[in-house]
Amino acid sequence: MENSVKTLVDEEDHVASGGCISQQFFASNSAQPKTNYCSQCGAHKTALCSKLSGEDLQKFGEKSTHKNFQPGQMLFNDGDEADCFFTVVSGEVRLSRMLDDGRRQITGFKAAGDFVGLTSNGLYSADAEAINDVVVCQFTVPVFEKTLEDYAAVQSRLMEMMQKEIIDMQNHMLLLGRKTPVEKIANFLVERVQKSTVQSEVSENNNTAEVFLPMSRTDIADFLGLTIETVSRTITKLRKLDVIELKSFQHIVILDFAELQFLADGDN
Amino acid sequence: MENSVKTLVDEEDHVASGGCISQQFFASNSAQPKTNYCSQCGAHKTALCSKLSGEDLQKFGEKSTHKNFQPGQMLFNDGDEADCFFTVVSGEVRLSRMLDDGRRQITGFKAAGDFVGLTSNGLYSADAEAINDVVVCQFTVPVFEKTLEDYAAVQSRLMEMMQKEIIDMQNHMLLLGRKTPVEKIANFLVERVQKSTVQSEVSENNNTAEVFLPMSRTDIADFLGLTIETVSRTITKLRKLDVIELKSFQHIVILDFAELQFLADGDN
DNA sequence: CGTCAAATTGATTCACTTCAAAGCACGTGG
DNA sequence: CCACGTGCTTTGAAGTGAATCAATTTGACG
Repeated sequence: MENSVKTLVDEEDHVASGGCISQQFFASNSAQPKTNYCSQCGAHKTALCSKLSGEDLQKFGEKSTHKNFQPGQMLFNDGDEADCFFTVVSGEVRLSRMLDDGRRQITGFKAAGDFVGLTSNGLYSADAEAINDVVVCQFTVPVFEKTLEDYAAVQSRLMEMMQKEIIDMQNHMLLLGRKTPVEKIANFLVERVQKSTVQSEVSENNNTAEVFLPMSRTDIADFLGLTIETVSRTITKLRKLDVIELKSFQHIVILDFAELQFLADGDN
Repeated sequence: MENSVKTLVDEEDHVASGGCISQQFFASNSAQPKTNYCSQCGAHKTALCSKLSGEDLQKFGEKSTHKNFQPGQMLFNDGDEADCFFTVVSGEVRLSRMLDDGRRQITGFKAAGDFVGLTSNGLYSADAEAINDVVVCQFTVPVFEKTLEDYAAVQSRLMEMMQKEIIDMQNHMLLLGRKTPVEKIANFLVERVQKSTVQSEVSENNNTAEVFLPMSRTDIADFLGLTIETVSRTITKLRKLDVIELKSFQHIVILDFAELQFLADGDN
């Protein structure tokens, strides 16, 4: 409510074609067809636009603008009139719903390629807040709606993404409703490893991996339906079991990935 | 796993046009244009096909078949190869995910008009089981996919429905992760009232309503992330607060809807 | 080196679970 | 018509694990 101040302030917009990838590429390849801007974007592989290429991708990209958010800055607030839809290009965003007394549930962490901005009757249905430095590729609502009609491939991709999101949420509901703290934390870490070969170095062979957690313990607690204390104690428990090791608060080494998966629960 | 025996057994199919609405209508209106079959269907108002009418609706309906399920019968099992997508016409279906040791989380109850059958890589992503006598309107996967391409209105409606589902699930995650038993049960009852003017008689004015619960206490527990005992005790608590009254196990009278909404939690 | 926020650890409480028994509705058969 | 069994719900008693409250440690930064 009160931190809505930070939302949608300044942050001059840039056309997507410009900000999407490193400027060096632009400079050293000025003769390249424009279609390469978006195709080189870190989010493209999994984003809305992943089914587009060539001229289509270029035209689609031109309808969007880039925008930066600082850690803690709101992309939008629950209940705000929706003016834009977003694709996360880099950084990570937390989506959450709050109760009046401040209890919070984080419903998801959104990273590169993820779509953010679902609405109900034109209003955003959750708070969206940057965890670290975030770059988004955004479309205004009217442009986006028009665009969906024109690009069947985008609409079909959006549907795929929503379908995956629903299934992920079903899994998370199982976690929230039925899993123990150890299972929750293990599950969380396993998901972080599986999601990102980006920030976490995986070496499946020798059964180890590294995870970087951009979010705070409070965020993890609010995501898993626990308190910070329980998150902390559970991490300690996993540490004492030699399943993980803490390089720092945010940097976790997984010493026994198989065991972690087992703890996360046979099923999955 | 083991009760997959019951899945997709016999149950001869009928063309949608026939089973969709009461036969009396068909009989007494044989001169009516065929487009009315589906338009009179109890599920049509909110279903996939809600944006279709006239000839389009008729043609769309002809691609589907009807099927009946008995209480406890599986529509499909988690992990099954998906051959059909469903719209619930009548009755109610529970969707759930299970852990190996039997812990279960019901992720949603699906009633008339609701779409069922989300898949991941062509496999169903949950168990779907009839709670009472259920009639569904089903499309085979290939037919459905072809149809989506032909009917933009259906695709757009499906997207709306998925969007609503995601938002509902966000709310449910807040409930699972952060609400107390009383809040959970109150929330559940409020939702049941709001969802169905069908089975529950609402009289907003004098602040009372009636709800019929087709599912068992175990189902409610598995939906809300509680034990049956806690569900039962909490219902008793609400009874002693004179917020509700039990006509029978499945038939609840809400004596003070405003208070129930308050207990479900200020926000919402 | 001191400050401050965040994370961890410790001690205690209590709400929900677990285990156990009783109540209730419904159907079957004598 | 009533005795009896079955399945589901409710109620009771006891145990426990996560929340709460409180203190300490850690790490980042000026």
